[in-house]
Amino acid sequence: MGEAERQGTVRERLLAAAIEKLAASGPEALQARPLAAEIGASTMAVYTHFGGMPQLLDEVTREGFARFEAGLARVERSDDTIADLLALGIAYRQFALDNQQLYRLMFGLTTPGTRRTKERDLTTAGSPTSLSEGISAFNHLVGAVTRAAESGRIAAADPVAVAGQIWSATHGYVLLEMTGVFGHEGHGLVRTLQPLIINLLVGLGDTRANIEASLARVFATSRRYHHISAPQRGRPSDAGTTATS
Amino acid sequence: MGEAERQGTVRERLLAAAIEKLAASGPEALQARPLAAEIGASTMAVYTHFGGMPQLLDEVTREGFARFEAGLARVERSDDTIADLLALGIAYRQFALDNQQLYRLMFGLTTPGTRRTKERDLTTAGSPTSLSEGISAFNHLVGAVTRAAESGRIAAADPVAVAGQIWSATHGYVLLEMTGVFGHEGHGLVRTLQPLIINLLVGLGDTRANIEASLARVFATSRRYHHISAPQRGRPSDAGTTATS
DNA sequence: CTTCCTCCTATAACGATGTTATGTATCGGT
DNA sequence: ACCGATACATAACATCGTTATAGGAGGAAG
Repeated sequence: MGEAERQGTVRERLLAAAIEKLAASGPEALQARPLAAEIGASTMAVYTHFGGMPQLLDEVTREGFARFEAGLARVERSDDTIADLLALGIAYRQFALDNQQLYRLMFGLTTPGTRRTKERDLTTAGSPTSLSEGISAFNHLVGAVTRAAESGRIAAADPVAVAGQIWSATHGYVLLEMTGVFGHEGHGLVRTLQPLIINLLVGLGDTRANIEASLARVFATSRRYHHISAPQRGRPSDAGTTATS
Repeated sequence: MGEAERQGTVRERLLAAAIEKLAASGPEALQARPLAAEIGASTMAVYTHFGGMPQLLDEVTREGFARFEAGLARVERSDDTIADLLALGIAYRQFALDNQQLYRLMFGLTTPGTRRTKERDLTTAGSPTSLSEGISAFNHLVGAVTRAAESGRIAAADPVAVAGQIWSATHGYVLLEMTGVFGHEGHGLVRTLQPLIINLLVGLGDTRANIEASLARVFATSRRYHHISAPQRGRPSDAGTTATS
């Protein structure tokens, strides 16, 4: 393959090659020798610049959270706080699906080759809350929740806790969608994630009509997501066509 | 260490040793040579009985889903359908936290040593929906949702979709809790998972008062979870104090 | 009982991994 | 122009999954 990354320091080229190879061939492909060969260096480059494969992977994780944070920061805020929250969720899912392997690695879910590493602790590894980039990304969500609460749309006495709830829901959905649980089409989005967030927001105090209006506003303003079908007005949960009780 | 599992076929002892070692030392410890040595056999046993490490890991995954299904089947159903749903969620979390490494492996998230395997496809690997045991486990949730809908407590025109929503929320929370996002105490449960499910159920049509009554009923009837603090009445989401594990 | 066949097993080797040791070169500062 | 530090390539080591090969246990048929 073309040994790309002709510019930048050896360290930067190694990191770029690792991220590229991760997305292309999965975590198993993150190996010292092929990576070094790809940039035209020898294996030692991994050790002089990172200290070993585990540290290189930590840097990949850090870079992943930085890109994640950048992706979330790109969603502009409006005067509709719930629409902003929904847009944030869409951006979240978009990043995760566009960078599946990276997303998994970021949350410590994939354990690449390097097993020499001594007991990579599950809790304190390269976890989101232990990385400043991860905290920064989460704070986008906390901020959106805080603004939504201040606007009176939802009740969030503890914005961090509410943000954790939304994060849990989105994170879980995204991972299940990645494993193909909801089918490989876009069904899962309108059938599961969308009603999930809507129902959660209803439970937080907003009305269903207002939420759906905000959701429509998101699709209207940002044509970046026009490939996602618009929501349908109606009752509680979702796609079903039957009448209510 | 003590080469346990003196009874059973070589295949069964290998599988048992693998599950034990996984829980004790993480996925990196699932290696052919140490595993075979643990039961007093040679490395070849892995290949004559499984065909290779990937197939052995697939069997571990299958066994994990079988135990998961058994754990969910153990929750008895009452005439309070929402209480049954909540009990199911508690059992779900309990299994995940009691078998963290196994849980991660089950959902195809961990990629142990074996990288020789040719491109373990993310979507079609040992995923829940591709295993009959996994489908059976998920059906417990679908059934509980269906009964809750039939009882009129929630509106679920599409029980499978609603089950997918609840699954997403619980799955995401559990994984984030496992990585230590919500702190290493039990705070996350009452501060995040409990209000998350409550808010979701409110969005699905039930009233907050009824849900909290059902939750109290769960703690009352099943003393197996008495180490989890009871819910506090009140508004949407909030924090509270909890006990240990 | 003998013979043969089939499975299971142990030993040893092969390729490839992360890592380390060692010697060499290249660069920057004084 | 010298010197120290840093980066580099080569080669070796231990270990991994896997495979080839030969030996042995247990039953079925003669």
